[in-house]
Amino acid sequence: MKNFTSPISYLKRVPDSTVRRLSLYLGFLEELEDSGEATVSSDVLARLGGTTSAQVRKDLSIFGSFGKRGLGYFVPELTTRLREILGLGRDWHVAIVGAGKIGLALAQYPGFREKGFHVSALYDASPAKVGTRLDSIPVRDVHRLASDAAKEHFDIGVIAVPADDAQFVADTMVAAGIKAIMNFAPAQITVPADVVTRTVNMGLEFEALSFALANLSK
Amino acid sequence: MKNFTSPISYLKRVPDSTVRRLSLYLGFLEELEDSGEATVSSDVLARLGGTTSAQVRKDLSIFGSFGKRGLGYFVPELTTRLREILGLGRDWHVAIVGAGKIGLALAQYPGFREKGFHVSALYDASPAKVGTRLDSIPVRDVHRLASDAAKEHFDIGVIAVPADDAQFVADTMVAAGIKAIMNFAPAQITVPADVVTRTVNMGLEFEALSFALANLSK
DNA sequence: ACATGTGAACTGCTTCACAGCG
DNA sequence: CGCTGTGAAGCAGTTCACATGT
Repeated sequence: MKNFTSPISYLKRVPDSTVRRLSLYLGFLEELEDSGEATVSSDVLARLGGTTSAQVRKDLSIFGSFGKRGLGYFVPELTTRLREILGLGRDWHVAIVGAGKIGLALAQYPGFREKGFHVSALYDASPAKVGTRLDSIPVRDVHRLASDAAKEHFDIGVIAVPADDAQFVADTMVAAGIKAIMNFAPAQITVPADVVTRTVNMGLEFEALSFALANLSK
Repeated sequence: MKNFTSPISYLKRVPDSTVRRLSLYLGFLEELEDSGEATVSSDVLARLGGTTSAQVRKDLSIFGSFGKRGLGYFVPELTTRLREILGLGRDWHVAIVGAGKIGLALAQYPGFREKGFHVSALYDASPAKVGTRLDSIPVRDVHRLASDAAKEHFDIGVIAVPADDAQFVADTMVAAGIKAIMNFAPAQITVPADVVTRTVNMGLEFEALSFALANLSK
């Protein structure tokens, strides 16, 4: 029906769960492309992603009609579409604050850069770390973040500091004009409405497992 | 109404979102306890957790009536209750497979042990790593996991290996009788219905941010 | 005949609003 | 009077089922 090609305005609200599934589908499509599959049905994608074919079709239908009835979806075409939709066509410039274990692990993870997330800079408050380099990435004083952001643009800020410092770092990022924040600190952060945040709190995930175990008996 | 004290059987299904919020509430309650607050209202917990007071009360009401009308909840009592509900009264024995960055970071993270998650053993397939120790934790050959599990019980298995090895590790864990699996590999894993899994896929989280940025214009 | 795209039905979580009790 | 506990209403996401196009 509607075929969007570029910078996009969708009619329907996009559920968070749909965005996550689209990322999954994209992963499967990339594998299918590598193994030379020409087309794929919603049913196959559903099996791979642990969902239903109706769900796959609904997810895609938010953004347009990409399939051929009786056939399925062309793998290369759908791959391209999903990359566009997810904003993975380009490089995103990422500033990581916190040169501890998580921050460094992320900065070094090759898959991260391959997906288009380019770590431009690492920031830390510790004088021992400031001035060093990790691979080619300089570790700078966190107080320079705002002034640096005026010169080089950062799309995404990553908070990888202890819980008590998380809100301060978030405020600094907001002041620096960053509109998307990934928070790895086990703390709630508050930001203005025009800034997107996601918090990954591993403690919470483990406590959910603990809950499940404690109630297995049911 | 219903006041459960111990190994528990709830009447209502517990939404995943509720479990996550209970973990959050518990965190706030621990802070409130430290600062000597005697009682807390659903409204205060809601503000701290970024939700509504009705949501807080509904979350708690699944498990019983812990509050006093006109007053709120007694902080120490509710703290205890939530720990019970989440299964945090005891130590959980954790086996981590994959002595790479994520596996090691988790094994060394002090907050993890403080919450009752005790890393009993690290496993890896690489001969270079097997036989070494991290702090007091031995790194063992992954092929020993099943036989080790027969001797020392593991409650939770953590998958911290590359995507291609994730399903093999999951199968090994299932064979070893592990009923709860935390998966950090960017891969879907399939397990029997009596095994609980949670997947933390950071790539997906970043792609969700990418999606949000690409559609900020709206 | 086959697989998509989608309105309609359904399910389940959240919000509302108020009765009930301290 | 204040704040909890909870049915009832509202809403969002999922599933159903089928008309539609190839």
